[in-house]
Amino acid sequence: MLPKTALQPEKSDNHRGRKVAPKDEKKFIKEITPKSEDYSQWYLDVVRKADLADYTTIKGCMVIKPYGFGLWENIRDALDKRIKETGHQNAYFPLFVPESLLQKEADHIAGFAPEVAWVTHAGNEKLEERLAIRPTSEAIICSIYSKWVQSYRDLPLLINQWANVVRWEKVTRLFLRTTEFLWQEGHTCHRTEEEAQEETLKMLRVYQEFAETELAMPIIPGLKTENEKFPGAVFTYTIEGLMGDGRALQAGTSHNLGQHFSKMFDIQFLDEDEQRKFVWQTSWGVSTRLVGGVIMTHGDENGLILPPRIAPIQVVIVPVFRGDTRDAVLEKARELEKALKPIARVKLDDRDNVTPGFKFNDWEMKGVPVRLEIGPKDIEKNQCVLARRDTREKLFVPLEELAATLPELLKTIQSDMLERARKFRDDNTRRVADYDEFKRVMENDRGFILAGWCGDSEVETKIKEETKATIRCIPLDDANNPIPAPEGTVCIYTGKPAKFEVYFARSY
RNA sequence: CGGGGUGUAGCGCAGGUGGUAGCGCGCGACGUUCGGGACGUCGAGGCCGCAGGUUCAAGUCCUGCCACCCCGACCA
Repeated sequence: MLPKTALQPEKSDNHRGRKVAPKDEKKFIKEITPKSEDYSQWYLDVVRKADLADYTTIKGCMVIKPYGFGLWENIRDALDKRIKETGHQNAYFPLFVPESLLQKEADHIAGFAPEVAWVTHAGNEKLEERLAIRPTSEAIICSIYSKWVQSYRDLPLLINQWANVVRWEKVTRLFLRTTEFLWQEGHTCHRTEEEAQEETLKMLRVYQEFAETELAMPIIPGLKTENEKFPGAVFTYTIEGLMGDGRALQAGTSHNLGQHFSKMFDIQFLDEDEQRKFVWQTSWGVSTRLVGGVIMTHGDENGLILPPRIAPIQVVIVPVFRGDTRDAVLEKARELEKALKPIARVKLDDRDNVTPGFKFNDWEMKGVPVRLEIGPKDIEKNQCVLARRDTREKLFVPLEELAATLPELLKTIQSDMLERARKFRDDNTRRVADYDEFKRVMENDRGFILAGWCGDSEVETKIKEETKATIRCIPLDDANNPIPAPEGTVCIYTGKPAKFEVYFARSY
């Protein structure tokens, strides 16, 4: 709670020139559209006000600005560490995919054809064969793997790449769906079907742990239905998050590719039993879409709220001074910055041309987890003010305790954010009595609906047509098996015995 | 691919019946300020999306393009 002391900002506005019209005051607040009024606009406002990205002259292509890229770098590094810890190595494959390669796997090309960008010319010369700009790299990577894999001793082949890909989407949204986006894609080859399945699930769980630990984004891991799976996969697993407007976000996918690609691209090895066999493969990826997920999982009316573990700036120091106290306060602030540097990503905002109040708002919009205020009165008392972004609480901390308090506070914020998001997710996960209620919920509250499903793809399509809700996933048990529907559960649509209880939601 | 919207200063916008461009914010200088979006003075900043046309004269009227944004059907 906010302690009542003399240090609290005065409520009077006598220092604010009386020429400020009420209209202008409102405008400041209006810079971020309230979530309740227009969630989509809120999201765009936050991206802009938090300085994460900007539009360009190319449709659907954004600039990721330094602050947004810093966020992505932290996300990337946290995941990259996990990818390496699980035995994978990074490599880099070409941006271009010859048409003949892309076409080898029929489902694959069918799935991506409408959104592939093609290179047809080099200078003024028409190319013999047009080149796709990778929408994903299965084709190009598999064509190379066929050279690399000779023996069972070459397996498993565990490779990841960080790259950009292009998908010419009709509708784009900053971070969530852009024409070009950044991602990582893991591509592995295995000796046995079991091993590939194990890898698929291992990476699914890596994604889940990563999203929950680093992004404070609670996840429902599960299996995709036939309708929703990756073009060319045998199974697709997903991590699904729930956004602030009750829509689900597919935050990452892990595919068991079986032998679909190895057969088409001729990735064979000589096994110990001297038989030539096709490898079993997986692929898995997450993208800059995660940035959008973080915004929509945690943001509030004042803007972005970043989980400390991935925040580019964890602590911003805002010095508060007048002309006569300026030097003393700034000196103390610099001292604090130096002292805190080893324990947190800290930034001193020593801008001279804006007021502390402006800085407070500015950094709140940008979602910095902790603001440290230091002014003459604090220095007198040898203390500072710590303000939490997530709860907007203020704490008074003696300076000698700061080095101990701060890391704890960051941890607390991180775990509170996860818990808050989990509660929101749980509060917005419903069971419904019948299909009418299903429709009502999807129309109004949205969120996840956990409901019985008979397993028929046609039924899934019908539900989608009627409610815009899709099956986000079939949940898994601890052994990663799809959980069969409890005895007596019926399909929400047909009333037939349900095969599974599945998560429905409208999605991004 | 449909539906809608918008292109005028960095951003947000205004510019009835045509007459050579303005407001707010922001930006720069100086001064006063500074514990929740400070104020004053001065100042910089425009091929009015592009191309045609009508006209003595087009930001404004006409035609045709182009681009981007938003909302829907398809996808990470």
